[in-house]
Amino acid sequence: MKETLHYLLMADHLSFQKKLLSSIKGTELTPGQPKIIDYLTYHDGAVQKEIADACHIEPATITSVLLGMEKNGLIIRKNLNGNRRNLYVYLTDKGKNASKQVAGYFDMIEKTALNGLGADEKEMLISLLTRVNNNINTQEVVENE
Amino acid sequence: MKETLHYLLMADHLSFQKKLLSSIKGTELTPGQPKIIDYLTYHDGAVQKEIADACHIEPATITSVLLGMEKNGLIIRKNLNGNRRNLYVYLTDKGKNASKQVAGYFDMIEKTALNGLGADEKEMLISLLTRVNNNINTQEVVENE
DNA sequence: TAATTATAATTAGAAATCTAATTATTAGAA
DNA sequence: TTCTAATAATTAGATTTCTAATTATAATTA
Repeated sequence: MKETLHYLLMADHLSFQKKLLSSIKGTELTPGQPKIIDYLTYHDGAVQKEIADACHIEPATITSVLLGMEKNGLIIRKNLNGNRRNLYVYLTDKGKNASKQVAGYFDMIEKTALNGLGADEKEMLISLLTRVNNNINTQEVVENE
Repeated sequence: MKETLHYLLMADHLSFQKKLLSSIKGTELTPGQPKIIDYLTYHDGAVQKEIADACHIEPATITSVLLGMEKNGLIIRKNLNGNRRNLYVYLTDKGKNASKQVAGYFDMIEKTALNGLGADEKEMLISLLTRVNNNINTQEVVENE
């Protein structure tokens, strides 16, 4: 069981997440915020729906986390071009500072995680995980024969 | 960013999890239960603390999920050998039925996820994920240089 | 143009999760 | 043996997350 893909994906992801959460202990960030900040770092001005998809959480969840981030001054949200349905999300200066911190934490843990892997092995791992991701997201799950 | 390890681990894990949750829709299982059932399938009679560690969740969380599972007749918990601190957890017959179902779902999604990968590639992926897991769990995260 | 359909965001309510503190019990040290 | 330290489980309270339903708006179709 320890050798199944799903067990390892869970173990790796949650262990990584746990390291990240202990990293942000000193900051005023809450557990749900780093991944959103990470996404906004590279996609400032994204619409809420887009952030939800990228972070693999539901729109309802984004609403509540962004509300907290807005209250805390990390982001601002605004309508654009007379479109009153989409809300575009931007990091404030405070949010950008947090973004730099968060990026540093992610990098450190990533390095730790990949320690001892050669460049070819890293590449292989990323490639295989990408293929798995495509498989899960594009294929129908079929009943066992 | 889409190519970072942590992003792929999150994407793979959460996409897998989402498939699993849609699989258990028809059952009366709640989202927190399958991974515990999966663990008990191979470790019936485990102590709560052990289950928590294996499932990468906190003891407090286990307490609340197991309470629900016990109420629903999926497990029983008992003290053994006069030790009144440890609680040993066992699947009931109902729990064992659920276990068979859950194992089937995990297998199906696992197959879907690994579609198109050769035996050597699967082996490589498992091996790399295991090394990453060891790295995260055994090494200290170091400040960036 | 008007009606229908689709989409984005939110709300409400529940489950899963966390941390910190507490309780009970066991193990180890003086 | 008694006191102290460590451990397992629980409780309390907060955050994150979900689904389902709702609201508001935009896009499409008749």
